[in-house]
Amino acid sequence: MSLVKTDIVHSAPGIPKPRGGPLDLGDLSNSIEYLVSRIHRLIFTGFSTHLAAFGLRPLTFAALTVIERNPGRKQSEVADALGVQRTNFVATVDEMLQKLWIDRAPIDRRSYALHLSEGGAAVLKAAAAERVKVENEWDLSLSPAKKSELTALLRQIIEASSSDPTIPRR
Amino acid sequence: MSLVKTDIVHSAPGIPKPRGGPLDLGDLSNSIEYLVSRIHRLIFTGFSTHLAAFGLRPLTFAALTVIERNPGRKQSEVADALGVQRTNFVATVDEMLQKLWIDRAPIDRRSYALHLSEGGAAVLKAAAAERVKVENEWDLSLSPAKKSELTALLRQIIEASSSDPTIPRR
DNA sequence: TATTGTTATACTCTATAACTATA
DNA sequence: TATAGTTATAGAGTATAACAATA
Repeated sequence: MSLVKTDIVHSAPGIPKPRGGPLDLGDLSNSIEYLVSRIHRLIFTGFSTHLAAFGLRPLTFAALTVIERNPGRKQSEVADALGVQRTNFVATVDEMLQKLWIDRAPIDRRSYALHLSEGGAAVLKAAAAERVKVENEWDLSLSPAKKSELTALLRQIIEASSSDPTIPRR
Repeated sequence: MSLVKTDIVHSAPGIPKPRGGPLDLGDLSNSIEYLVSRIHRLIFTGFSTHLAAFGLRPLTFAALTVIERNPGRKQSEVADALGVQRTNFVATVDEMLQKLWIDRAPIDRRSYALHLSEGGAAVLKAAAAERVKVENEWDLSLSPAKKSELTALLRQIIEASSSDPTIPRR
């Protein structure tokens, strides 16, 4: 296998560094924006592949999780909790309905209450088990302690963004 | 302004929780995949907006940073360092050439060495200053110490992914 | 035979605007 | 007037396949 991966190097900000070896990401190594976006791609190619075995996408997996945990909520509430717009959540709801993973019960004549079906609970359970397996692969590089450190920091950012009106929400 | 944001809650995994208040993200609160993807969207809407004032996109900003730091490298090396595919880097290179932010010098008759132009250095400098300003908004919720904690953890994941052949690279 | 840059193409995700109907 | 769901559409970003020129 000749992947010929050009190594990268993380270093502190400073002066240019022309060389012949691995490339240097420079200030990007300290940029939350860059690191998050890069890891996002990294994770999602792998994570999506695992979920695809269950007919799931990252968003359907997340949606089923939230619906199970918060039965009877409105479509727009679930979308909002997930941080996606109502308008972009419609197709996902349609998909989950079509696959019989959720039910919709009318609240009034313009809104629905979402519930997980037995089938939905089943895929979710199977996929969640798989998710743990996938995350365990990452645990090879991140100890449980560091993982909870990381998730705590990430949650803090999300929580701050929900209350700070100067930070764009989506 | 009536944004009518439905609050969310982060809690430990466990039993369902039907209520009438804020929604619960359940196990998603401990999922690196979910948290990273959500923050990715959050950051990028804001970050992209700030960069757009300079005619930059996140990828062009990152590319200029790497080219400045590693002058004379091949297009494919820069793409690889950034974790994007050669094929998807072409348009970005074209854009940077057209805006006179970089120069291309032939290495042999099939590859080019990339260098930052004066104009490229100028936008990069201006945008980097703006970047610091944007990150300072985040520092409202994340102390400098926590920020470097976070970037260190994120770097660790990226580094592990570059050496672990079982983890998809892009 | 492998590398470098390229084109074409399709698919996903997201953002915006506008519409219907209901409250 | 505001809310809930929907449709249509456009723009990024990314993935795959295939190709030409060169090493």
